[in-house]
Amino acid sequence: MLSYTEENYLKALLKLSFQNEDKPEAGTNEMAAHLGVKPATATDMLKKLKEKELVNYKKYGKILLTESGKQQAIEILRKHRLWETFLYKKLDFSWDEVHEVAEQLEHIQSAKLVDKLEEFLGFPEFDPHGDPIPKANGEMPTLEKILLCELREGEICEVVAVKDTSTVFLQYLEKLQITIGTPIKVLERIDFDGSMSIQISEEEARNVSMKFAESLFVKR
Amino acid sequence: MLSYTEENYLKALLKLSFQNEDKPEAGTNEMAAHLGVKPATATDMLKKLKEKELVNYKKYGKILLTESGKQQAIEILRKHRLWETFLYKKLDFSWDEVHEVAEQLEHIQSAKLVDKLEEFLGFPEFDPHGDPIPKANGEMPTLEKILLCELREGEICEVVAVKDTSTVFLQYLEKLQITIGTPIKVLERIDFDGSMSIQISEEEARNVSMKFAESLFVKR
DNA sequence: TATAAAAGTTAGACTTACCTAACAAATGTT
DNA sequence: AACATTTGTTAGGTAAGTCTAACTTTTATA
Repeated sequence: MLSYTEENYLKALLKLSFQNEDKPEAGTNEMAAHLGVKPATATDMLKKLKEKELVNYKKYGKILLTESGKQQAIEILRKHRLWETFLYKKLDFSWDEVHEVAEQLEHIQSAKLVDKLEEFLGFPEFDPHGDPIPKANGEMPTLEKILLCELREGEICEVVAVKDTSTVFLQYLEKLQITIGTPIKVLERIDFDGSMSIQISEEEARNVSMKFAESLFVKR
Repeated sequence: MLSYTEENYLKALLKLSFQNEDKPEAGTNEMAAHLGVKPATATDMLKKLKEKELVNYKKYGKILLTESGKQQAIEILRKHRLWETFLYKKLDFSWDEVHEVAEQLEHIQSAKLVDKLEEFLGFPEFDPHGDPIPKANGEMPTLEKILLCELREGEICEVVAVKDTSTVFLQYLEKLQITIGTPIKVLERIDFDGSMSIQISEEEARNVSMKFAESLFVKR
């Protein structure tokens, strides 16, 4: 059985492997920063996780989850995203409030609980941020998605996920009344600064920055 | 903010105060036994809780929750019982499975979560074992209840709570198809050993021990 | 009431997860 | 290729919560 802390390290490693698309390894400093601890602390824990054969790790080398470590990390991610869905769908939590509480709930140990929760929620495939919820067997539903900034003028799309899950961004989206499923039309692209003018649902035109357009996943 | 462990000590103290009806204080050994730690460990923690003014405690003296300690303990109990209700009502957990998971869930920190959960469950007053769920303000719904063994021959009653929440007892009740709300008629009392013959719902007569009759709360 | 038993405390040690400070290895830059 | 910077490790220390073993106080009983 893993401790709360060990679980957090595994999850961080999995997240970093998603983030650094092509190279699934992470560095000690990167890990530490992600978890809010000092690099020395991360080194200690990595040695421990190596002992338990959850990570492949050598002094000064790259850090990589083992198959077993990856499975456990996916299970934690599964719990996290199912709980986020529960909070959002059943308890009326807002987009930006779910994460913090799910961070705690994901550590509850009970296989039955996870499976029953999934059933209760109707086997959702994506969480409130549009991220895929791993199935009990570890498979992840996939979804064709592109960044809003990749669209050409005149194209129409639908919001499917957020790339940035920070509170400020999520609250901004809420203010703009953008949620998963919202239709968006690209009216104009400004080459100068990468910003664009878009139409959200049936609302009037609105300008959004390049940073914004790079943070929202959509499908055509 | 209290640690997971501190919360468990407060909860144990509250539970013991309910158990020892007339005298709401507890002893160090009693505490330790209840929490599955050694008395020395309990002593250490009690000193710490005293520092935080959550318990009144003097060397070799009786242990008592302060007003503040009691409030916090009640809040934990509230969470525990709401989660038990959630597991039982929404996720189809059985009577005897809810406790273990609720032990973990009760430590999740989020005022919003508790209140939303309560609302989601329809403001239940009693948990799956028939125990009262404290309200947000700390008030506990009360319920007139007596032990099955207090009834006279011929009397009719309805199950409202269990006194013993051990797995063996709860599973026995399940086997007998007894749950909260089940009607019971006392057919005969055997003075010799305190056992009694009862009719459960519309089923045929059945003998139950004195121990059994002392573990079930009913109302006339 | 003297003494044995029970209840409770103290001291010292262990583990986990964290830290700081000093050091070592790897990488990047001229 | 030499050196500076970045990255990562080691050593030694802290706090929380636990333990055992030895001790003290309270209580029960002969």
